[in-house]
Amino acid sequence: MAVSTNPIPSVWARRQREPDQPSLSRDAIVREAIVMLDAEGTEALSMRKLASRLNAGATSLYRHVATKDELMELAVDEVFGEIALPPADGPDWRAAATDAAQAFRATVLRHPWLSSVLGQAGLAYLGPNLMSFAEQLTVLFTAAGFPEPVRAIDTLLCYTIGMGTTESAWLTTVARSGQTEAEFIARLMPAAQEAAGDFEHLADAYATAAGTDPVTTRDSKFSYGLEVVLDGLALRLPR
Amino acid sequence: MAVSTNPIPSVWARRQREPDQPSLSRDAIVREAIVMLDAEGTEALSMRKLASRLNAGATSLYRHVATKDELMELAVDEVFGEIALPPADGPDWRAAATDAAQAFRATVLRHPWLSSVLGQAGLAYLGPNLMSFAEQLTVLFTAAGFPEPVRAIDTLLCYTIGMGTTESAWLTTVARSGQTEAEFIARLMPAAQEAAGDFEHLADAYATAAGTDPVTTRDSKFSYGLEVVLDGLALRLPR
DNA sequence: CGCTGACTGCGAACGGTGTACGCAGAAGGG
DNA sequence: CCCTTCTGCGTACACCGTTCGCAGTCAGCG
Repeated sequence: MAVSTNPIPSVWARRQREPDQPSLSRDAIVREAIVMLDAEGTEALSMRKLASRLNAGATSLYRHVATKDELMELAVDEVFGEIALPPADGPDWRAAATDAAQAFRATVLRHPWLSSVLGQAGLAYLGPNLMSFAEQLTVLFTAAGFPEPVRAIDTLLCYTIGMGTTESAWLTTVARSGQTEAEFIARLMPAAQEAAGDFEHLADAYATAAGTDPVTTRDSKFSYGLEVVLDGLALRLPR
Repeated sequence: MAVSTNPIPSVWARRQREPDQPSLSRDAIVREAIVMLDAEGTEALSMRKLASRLNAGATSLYRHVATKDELMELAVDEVFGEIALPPADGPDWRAAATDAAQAFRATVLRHPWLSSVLGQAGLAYLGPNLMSFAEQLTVLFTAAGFPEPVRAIDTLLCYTIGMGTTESAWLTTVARSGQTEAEFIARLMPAAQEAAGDFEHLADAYATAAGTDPVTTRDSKFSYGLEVVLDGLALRLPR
């Protein structure tokens, strides 16, 4: 019964490419992969599912992409291209740095799989968008007068990556539960309170955090830490 | 030939437990999993390989652990128990915070898989060691006089997690190459320089970073950022 | 026009994965 | 002694990433 999918390989069943179906291409593959990652996360992306979304056979993808890891690398760089950085020549380095960090965070939250991929493969990616991102930041911090711009950038980025990782891991967990963030928190609270157990300070912290709106809480948490880092960096400027 | 492993199920082939082989237990499973993760990383850990290391059948593990994800959760909490935190009642909050961050970083670097797992599952872990870790930090920052100890802790932890993630992703990549860190950098430089391409500032940055010892460079990079964060936090203390 | 060589798509297959299921022997308590 | 509960595990299923070799398509060239 191996012929069941294409019963009689006759002349009439010839493949006739739809002209608007622009055939497979590396770009199309990467774009569709990102859509799938955004919608269902890292684990849901398989070469077979991706291919069938593109009306292609699973192994056809390998004509355009060497390996799944390489595909991920391409997806990461593509997404880095989305980060809208402020112009680097403005007078106010601090506002620009704030914008850059917020733009980075926004992108990470828009693609929650990003941080987990970064956590596995990190910096050995040398994609053009990532390089351009790094360059623009270097220009910004150099122009601001930092004696060690690379260190300053690393500090800012590590804070942002850490917060982004933590946040998107949380949001992924929430999403998997199928509930809203507030519902999920409400459900988790009893367990958390119990786990906090004898830890008084921790239990207090949970209790005070219980009532607030989760989204604005996360936003303001990020902004608080960002100000802390920028304050610390400002002390390193000469004069 | 399905009987070849145990030809005749007779009385004489009875399983006779070695008394020093203390049978399967959740703790033993988690410990061995951590050993495997440390040695070969997340991808190399499979239930079958883990079981065979414990002289057990693959599916026997499921009597003690509901799922592979749960096993990871347990491994994460176990490793959090290793973090040696300073006493929280010392007079110098800043020294204590530095010690805590360094201890955290040391643990992350000792178990490079940790940050990538945290990046996938984050905080919904409520294990006892993780709770105790959080409690101790809360005590420390409360005693130091911070009006919002939780925010201060989050800032510090996010910086440390971000740096730890970045570092261990890098080290994992290096390890996979089978080379020393210095060798790997030497090999990567041409590609990096080429990828830097027209980006002048970036190329400069690479060039100046080329000659230094990678380990001390990473250590001092972490310390620099840590001081930045602590400076920023210190400004939030009353008085 | 016809040939040729490169390129693209793909079905089948391989060796792995996590885990559900149900059987078999061990252990402990009445 | 029997009966229940617990523990280990062989088998099986659905899925995964990837290799291989075949079959069409098409551009370039004589």
